[in-house]
Amino acid sequence: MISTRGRYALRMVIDLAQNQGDGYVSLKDIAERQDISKKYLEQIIMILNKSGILKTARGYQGGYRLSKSPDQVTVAEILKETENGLSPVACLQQSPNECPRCGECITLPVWSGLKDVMLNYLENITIQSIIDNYTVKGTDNYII
Amino acid sequence: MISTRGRYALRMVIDLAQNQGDGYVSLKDIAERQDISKKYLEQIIMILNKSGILKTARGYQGGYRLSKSPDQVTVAEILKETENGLSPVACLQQSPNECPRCGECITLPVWSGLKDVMLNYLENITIQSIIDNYTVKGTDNYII
DNA sequence: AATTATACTACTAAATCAGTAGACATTCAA
DNA sequence: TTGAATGTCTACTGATTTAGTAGTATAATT
Repeated sequence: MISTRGRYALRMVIDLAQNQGDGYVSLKDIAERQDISKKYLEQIIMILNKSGILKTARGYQGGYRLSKSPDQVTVAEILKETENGLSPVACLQQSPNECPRCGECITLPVWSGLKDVMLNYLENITIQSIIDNYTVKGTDNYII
Repeated sequence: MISTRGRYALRMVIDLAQNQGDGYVSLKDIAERQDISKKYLEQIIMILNKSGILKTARGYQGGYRLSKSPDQVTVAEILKETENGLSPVACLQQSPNECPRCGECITLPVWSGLKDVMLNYLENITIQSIIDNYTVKGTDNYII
């Protein structure tokens, strides 16, 4: 299950892409638009900030903007930072696998493959594609 | 992240497939072989039991066995029961989506698609395929 | 100096996780 | 018919995680 950390992080990055123009976007504005606690977003955006996908400016008219173009930012890189690498099991968070039983673990390939399909899917969704391809077809929403 | 509930459930079903022969396997034996608390496994196997993938026999020489052949049981059906439907976000647990904002939610297609790729992957892994040295294409993870 | 903003750390209530514990029900064998 | 072996079910609990809140410090602009 994706936590609010990851979900809010994605919404923030989309909000930045949609609103940054050629300036910086303040957390206050993001928090108001997205209706999420600004204090909570502070912590989440720090994670993104440390991973280098943002540029920041302090002080008056300061805020954040993406350091890359929205079509160069993938959902995978956002969620990997905020959701512990998106590993379905703990032993796949470290590489190499530190689990003493990993050599005999009959279920490991299941989890390893699951991680692969998840990452492969999310690496192919850019922020720009979310903004572009979003369609409303009744309740069946999907990316084309 | 897959919890111990789902992981232990999968290990129990594999253990059943490997040890049931033409009789029943007791939880005591599974717990000993898998080195997991029997009391905890009781609760987990109840979830599987209610979903109908097991047959049970009480009393002397009783225990559990699979109600289908191991090549007819998929990882998806085990994890759907034990991991809340494998929905990456809460609103995808109910169908139709009850979230008041789901019509305007720009991120919903991301999560919906993620659920699809996860389920599609897991629906194609049977218990038998795990036992038969299942390997994941395109990765270096495999059973030794 | 006042204002607008980010940066960082500490704290907390509520929920979830990973079990333990114990009472009860059923079946079979001796 | 009694006892051992098994499953069934509910309640409880310590530890951890989640989803925030709060406060202080720092930086840039007017």
